[in-house]
Amino acid sequence: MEETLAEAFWAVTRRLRLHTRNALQPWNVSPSQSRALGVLSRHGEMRLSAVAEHLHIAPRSATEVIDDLQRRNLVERRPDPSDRRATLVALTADGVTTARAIDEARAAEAERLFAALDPADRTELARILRRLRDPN
Amino acid sequence: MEETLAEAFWAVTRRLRLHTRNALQPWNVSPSQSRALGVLSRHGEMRLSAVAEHLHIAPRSATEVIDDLQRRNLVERRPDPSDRRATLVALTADGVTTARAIDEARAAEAERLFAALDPADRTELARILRRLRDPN
DNA sequence: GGATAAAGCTGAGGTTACCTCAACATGAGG
DNA sequence: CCTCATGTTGAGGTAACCTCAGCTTTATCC
Repeated sequence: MEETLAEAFWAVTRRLRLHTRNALQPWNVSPSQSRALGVLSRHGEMRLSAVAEHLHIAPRSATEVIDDLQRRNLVERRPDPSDRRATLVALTADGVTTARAIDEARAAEAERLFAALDPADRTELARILRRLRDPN
Repeated sequence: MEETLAEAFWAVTRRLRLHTRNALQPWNVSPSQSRALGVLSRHGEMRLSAVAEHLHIAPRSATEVIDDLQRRNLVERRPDPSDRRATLVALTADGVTTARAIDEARAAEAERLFAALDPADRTELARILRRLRDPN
């Protein structure tokens, strides 16, 4: 019974991943890059180590993702004025519009998946997921 | 609203992945190896290419996973008597018991996650996931 | 007011789980 | 039988992570 629940979960996750990949294709931005863009878009300028925390990855790995985005002029680094060891990362103008566009595309793709549910089911699903996501 | 649904989904998926990783630890079997064991356990002996299909990976990649499992004496290869190009893959005795034990551990870990739901919610979730997993 | 420890980032180099492409053996159809 | 397709694998590549050591800068503690 639970095995079935977990399996069903993985199956849907897989579909969601494919939809997301689809949504990202036009910008050829990798999933991990898009996650970083999302974090910076939602929370604004922050330290590199903070990006790492948000993405649940090691600081060294965040350096790489940010390198890639910087190479594409989607983010920029500047020294943290309050601590000369740290560097702050923020979206560029290009980064802001790209992040927004990607967000919309992703939402549209997700909508295509969740369109199978009527409003009541969506509410139910949201409630159940909320219960599962926190260890209460 | 859908964005929130997708995000909640990813959050729960992440928890489920951590639980699964936890469950696999005692056997130090990688997730992809455990998936292969699961396929062979559920469907029995099959061609390498069939394993690849079940796992949604390229045949070449299945070769690698099976190599690893063979090195650990969990599976064995034998030539397909009906087609000498093909090789059949099956669990060894060790593989059978390991696959069973892993399956149980994973179910137990999943149970720990889904324990947050009462029976009615589980049924609801199962129904909704079923609706989402097929493109009907 | 140094000496010492800790924090923040990155270069170097590794790992995992995938991939493609080409080679090779075998099977199938005209 | 000759050509074409199929099944597996060697060689080599990539993405997204990782650890560890080194450098600079900040904080702490006699």
